Amino acid sequence: MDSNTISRIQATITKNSELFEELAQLYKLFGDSSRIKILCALTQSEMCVGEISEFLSITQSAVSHQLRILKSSNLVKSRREGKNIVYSLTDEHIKTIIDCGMEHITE
Amino acid sequence: MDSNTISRIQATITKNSELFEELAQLYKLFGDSSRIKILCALTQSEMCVGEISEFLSITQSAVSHQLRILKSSNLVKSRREGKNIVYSLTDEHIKTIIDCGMEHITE
DNA sequence: AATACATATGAGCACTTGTTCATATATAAA
DNA sequence: TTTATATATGAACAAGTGCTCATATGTATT
Repeated sequence: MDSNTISRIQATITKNSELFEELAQLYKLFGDSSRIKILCALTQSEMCVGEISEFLSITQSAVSHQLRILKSSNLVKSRREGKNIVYSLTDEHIKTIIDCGMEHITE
Repeated sequence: MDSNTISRIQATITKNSELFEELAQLYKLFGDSSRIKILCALTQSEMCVGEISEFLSITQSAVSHQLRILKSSNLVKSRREGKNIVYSLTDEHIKTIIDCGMEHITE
């Protein structure tokens, strides 16, 4: 194995270290079944907290906590609509990422 | 918001629950900066443990532990070559997944 | 066979994470 | 202005994670 090749790869990885931190941080968000179910549901339609908490078997509180995480990471956004707060994806990328992983699973 | 739509989405999510568990499990593997650096390096070239542990600032032991996780999840495979054990990706999908996330980050 | 080298493994530990429970906040309805 | 409904938030806790250290295993070299 070429030692120069390794050095070059090493340099690239080291140089972009924070980029990988950020990337890991992003994937961490998809690495929880509750969150990914939420995200996947939101690819289909916007939805309020109550609706989400209905079909995940976790409490409203847990959903709220997860949504806060997703929101502070800019994966979802929210708006008030009467008594409800409606959540939706910020970005089409999110569906792409889910599909990409799905393809690996179901290959 | 259409209540039937929600029911349909709910049914889909509930029905494919283990699929989402599996998907979350997959993304969890990408959700650690050491592991994603390893994976990214391996998209460039196969590599032995010592080489990997050189450019990550973690011990050989830590690398070995991570590689075991990646191997048992079928993301990497290994073969012996003299004194070394050479690791490589099992699958082109892995690069695709990394690129997909990278695109989101660097948009 | 003895030694050196490369990798794997187990135990232990600090740290993080996801949940629940109790409660606060905010809007709607009466 | 009370009361009901929807969501958010903080504290606490069990479970999981990634690392290090010490050591075991396995191969090459002498």
